[in-house]
Amino acid sequence: MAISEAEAVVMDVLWREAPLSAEEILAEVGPAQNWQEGTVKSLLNRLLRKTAVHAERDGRRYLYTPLLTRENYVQQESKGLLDRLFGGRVAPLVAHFSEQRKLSKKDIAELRKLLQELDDEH
Amino acid sequence: MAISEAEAVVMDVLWREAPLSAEEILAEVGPAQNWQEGTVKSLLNRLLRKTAVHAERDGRRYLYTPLLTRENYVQQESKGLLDRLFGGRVAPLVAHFSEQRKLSKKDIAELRKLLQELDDEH
DNA sequence: CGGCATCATTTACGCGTGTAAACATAATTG
DNA sequence: CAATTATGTTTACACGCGTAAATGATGCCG
Repeated sequence: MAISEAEAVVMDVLWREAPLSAEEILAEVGPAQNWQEGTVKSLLNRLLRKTAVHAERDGRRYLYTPLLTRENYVQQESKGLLDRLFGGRVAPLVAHFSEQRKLSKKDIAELRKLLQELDDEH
Repeated sequence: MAISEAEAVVMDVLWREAPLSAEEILAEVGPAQNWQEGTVKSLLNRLLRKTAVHAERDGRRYLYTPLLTRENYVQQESKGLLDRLFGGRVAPLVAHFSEQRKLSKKDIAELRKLLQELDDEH
């Protein structure tokens, strides 16, 4: 089953640093999210059930480690969107943003560089 | 409120052709989706409540027209994903797909052309 | 050892979703 | 006009999600 948005917030913390205890995760995420301890625990348990994280006892508490990688998650999410909206391909998405004038200078520069590099690797 | 995935399937039909009656929408979407009439009716009613479509009486039935445009919807969805996963910018998404070797020849060719055109418009 | 503190696990609850049955209403036809 | 048909509207229900309270278990301290 797919992991939800709130769950992804927890994963984000773990992707930055792991293993972490529930308390440490709360400390990272509580201020921005205004979550209580129980909320984080619930999310962690759902992530456990989905085998997106692994828990390992550390004395009285658990330390959580991601099993699902960020690359994997990003890939799933992005592919889902591309499939639903752009026939599964990247270029049409970029074209869409281009038409909406939503490409920044920086985007354009980076895209140029990227294509250049693709060239270079012969 | 955002429109859901099942609702988007109905919208998709209406974006291709409108106005359409519930029955016509069902005919378009039923085979692929295995939906009953009631399902489509419910989705249409939720879309009405969300003011994503407009209904206009046509004798005994209604004809439905999209109010939300496809461009708008695509924009919202795409921006959502970019914001959540790529710091709101397009280039990092393309970079991600590039790293995962998920850019097709066609994608690359189209991206080239796109950048070329951006150049040309001075 | 028994009670408090510390974690984790379970249960809860309102809300949206996917899916559809039940019900209402209005037109059609015998 | 009454029964049937065609539509639309309301209600339902299980499930995941966001959020958290209630409960359970475990180790520490006096």
